[in-house]
Amino acid sequence: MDAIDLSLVDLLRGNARLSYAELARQVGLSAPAVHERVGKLESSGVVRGYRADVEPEAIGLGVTALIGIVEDSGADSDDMLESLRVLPEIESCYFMAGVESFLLKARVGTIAELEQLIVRLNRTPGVASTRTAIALSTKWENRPQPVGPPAP
Amino acid sequence: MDAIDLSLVDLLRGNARLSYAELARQVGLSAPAVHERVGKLESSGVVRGYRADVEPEAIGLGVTALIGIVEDSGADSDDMLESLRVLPEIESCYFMAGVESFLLKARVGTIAELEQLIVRLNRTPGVASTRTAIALSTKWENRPQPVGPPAP
DNA sequence: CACTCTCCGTGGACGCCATCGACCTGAGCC
DNA sequence: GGCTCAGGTCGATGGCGTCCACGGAGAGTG
Repeated sequence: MDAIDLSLVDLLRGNARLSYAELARQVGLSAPAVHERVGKLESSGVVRGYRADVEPEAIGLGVTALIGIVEDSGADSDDMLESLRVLPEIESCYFMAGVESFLLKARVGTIAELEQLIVRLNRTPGVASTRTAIALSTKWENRPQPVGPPAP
Repeated sequence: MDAIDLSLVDLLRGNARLSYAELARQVGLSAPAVHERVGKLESSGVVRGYRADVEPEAIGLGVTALIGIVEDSGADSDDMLESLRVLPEIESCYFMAGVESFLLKARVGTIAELEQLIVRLNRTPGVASTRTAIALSTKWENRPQPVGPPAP
């Protein structure tokens, strides 16, 4: 993981469809060298994949909500995680410090679907309570921040 | 935006580096047809870009936090948004229903940097108070969910 | 110091891919 | 019917991805 790898990662975070030839020009190496480096970044797990960034409304997912989950005392977090993972509406899942063990970001088409999701969550074994906050609008999301060398 | 466009979007959300030839095979069209459709999806804003999905720890961003912001009464939300947009650590920004007008997802390298960020936020004009929750671990994030209209 | 091992990059080759232009076809409309 | 337009296929061509053999720098060792 040297400076060249960092710029490759940075370039690909900005535009994942750049050709190897273009990446090579940007970092001053040959295309095969870049190909090999990117391959290693992928197989070492630094680069987990490449995703199109899609306007959610355009694919019928206009409602975004953040849901905090309080666990039952004595519940098994791993079991609960498996129950959560099955729900496709949950786009992100963080294990948090604080009263609410999990914080979910969910995306659904309608408020009715959100209601159904919340009901399902409250029925999930191990869930003591939920707290839902609705995002009225997304100002921006998953903005890539420029990489820097590790802070001193 | 027909069924073929939806599958293209779906395929690209799963792997943004698929070639047009491969996309064409998957949806049963020719490569130029797919090329034109994807171009239209991009210029109409349905597809906003393509991003490499990178392990944050690998680029020195090991600390994730969610920060709620309560606005001063009478503050101008637009002005505040501009102040927030300048801070590169803020990866996502949602305008919320509830007491906390904004919910930020921030990513920094160390707790010390998080502290600095919070201080800066509290000094920002229009910010009455902040509430920070730290993510101990990310179970998953930005998982693409299959597109809306039930397919065959 | 020379020897060699390894890592990492370069250059060349070859087939596939992106992309452009020309042409085709069906739907909607005078 | 005949026009027009959107959106597709086909064919050509230059560039790209990817495989392979080769070479040079640096570390460790006699």
